[in-house]
Amino acid sequence: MAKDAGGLTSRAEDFPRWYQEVVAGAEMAENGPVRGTMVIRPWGFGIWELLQGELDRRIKDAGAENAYFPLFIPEAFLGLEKEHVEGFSPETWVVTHGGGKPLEEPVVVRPTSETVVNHFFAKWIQSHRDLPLLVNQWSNVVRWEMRTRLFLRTSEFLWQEGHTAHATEQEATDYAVRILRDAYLDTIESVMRIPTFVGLKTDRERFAGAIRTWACEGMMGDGKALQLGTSHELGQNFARAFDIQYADESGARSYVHQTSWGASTRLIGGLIMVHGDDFGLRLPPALAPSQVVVMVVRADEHTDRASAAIADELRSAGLRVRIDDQTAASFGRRAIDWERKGVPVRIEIGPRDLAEDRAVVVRRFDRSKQSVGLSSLLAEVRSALERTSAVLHAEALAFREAHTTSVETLEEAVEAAAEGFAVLPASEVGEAGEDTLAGYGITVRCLQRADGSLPGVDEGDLSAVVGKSY
RNA sequence: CGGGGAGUGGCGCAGUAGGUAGCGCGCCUGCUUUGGGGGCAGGAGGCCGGGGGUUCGAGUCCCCCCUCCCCGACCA
Repeated sequence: MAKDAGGLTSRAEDFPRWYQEVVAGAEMAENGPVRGTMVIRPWGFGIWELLQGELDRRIKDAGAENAYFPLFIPEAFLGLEKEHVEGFSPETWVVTHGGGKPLEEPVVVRPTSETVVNHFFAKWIQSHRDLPLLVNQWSNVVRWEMRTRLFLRTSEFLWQEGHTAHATEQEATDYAVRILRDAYLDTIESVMRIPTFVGLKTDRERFAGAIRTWACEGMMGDGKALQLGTSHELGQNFARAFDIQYADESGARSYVHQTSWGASTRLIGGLIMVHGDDFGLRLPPALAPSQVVVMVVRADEHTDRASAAIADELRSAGLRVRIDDQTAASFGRRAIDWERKGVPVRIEIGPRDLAEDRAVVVRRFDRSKQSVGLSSLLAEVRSALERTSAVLHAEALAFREAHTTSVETLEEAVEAAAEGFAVLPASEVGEAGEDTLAGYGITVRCLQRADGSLPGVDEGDLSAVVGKSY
């Protein structure tokens, strides 16, 4: 029966349905009352807060400072950069009324903030001494979407968007790549434990208004790709549109070179689809709102006291611990609920264990159980958390490798992309090839060197990673 | 926007010769149980998406409208 695995549809049976059931069953999010909107519940938001903390620290390490720009943007701003407006006009929400009356000038709800940020950059940047200007904001953005899916695509979503201005194109390129690597790639690999392809986007996939887009791409559990973070070089496009000029040492005026980059709550969708299994979510310890749940099997004074003591010990060691003493609910029900939420380690404490000064440690990643002496509990939990982190990455990497095929021709790529990614010489694709692939629902996810590393600007002889995507 | 489907307790659904609205899960109370979705007993909760029509009588038949979901085109 399909419902054997903790009440969820199996991934193999119906992956999209499994995804929705995990999002709902783990109490992460649900649809808002307005089409395409999302309510992020405490468990989902707790994951986001941890992820946000990791990204924020790395962004600050890269020198950017946080700021905040308004939600409402004058409609006229959007039109100032030609490609940008063409790219975003179809997805904007426009406010036409306020205070019960039509607005004299309609206001756009930000789909992204390049325009309003650069309006201010023009004021703030006068001299080469004002550069580089490195600003990040955490915010919501709103876009019209045809079809929405919780976390993966919603009309309103949370993200961070960075905006920078530099004196030279080289500096801008370096910074865009630095963010991609040090903030995004590092967070996705070492915190989220998702194996990641990095590379350059083709012109077709480039951000509206950018000259180059760099991206992190992950493979989901169904073989499809998900873009996990992008970093754009805007060249001088917005600088010209918003007249952002600086005076160099000699007093000559030049337009700045810019970048913008973003990562969103979509990352949570990726987390689910990469690590989840038929029993629900599996969280990497770094992103688990509770890393350990101490389950009281049966309530009495012994188990209550013991579970509190264990929780204290683990907390003192810096772990996020939660006690589940809701013994009015059955044991099985509670075990399944925590499993679905993806808590990495469960400790079960009942009279049987306490009689021997032991506890049962359950690892979520393989659902293995082990009876452990109380004195070595902390060490066992730590080791289980480390194993979790290592295994999640290893399993995801093995899956991606098993579903990535090196091919030589477009025809072979189409065939291989039915199962996952195909990697082929970029020269075999080209713009015409991209059109062909698009006919099969396949896109070029990124261009990279043959060894998988990031290419340089205008570098030839690249490989194209292609596949179906979310 | 094109093609398909659905609106009935919180969730998932059943409900056609039109005749007083049901089931599972969840929820509340009590007892019992608790080592992988417990058991028994009692209980609460519905303008059947909206409006009009046919009829003695409409969840069910007719007309109009609204919303949502799935597949495709757009996208972090």
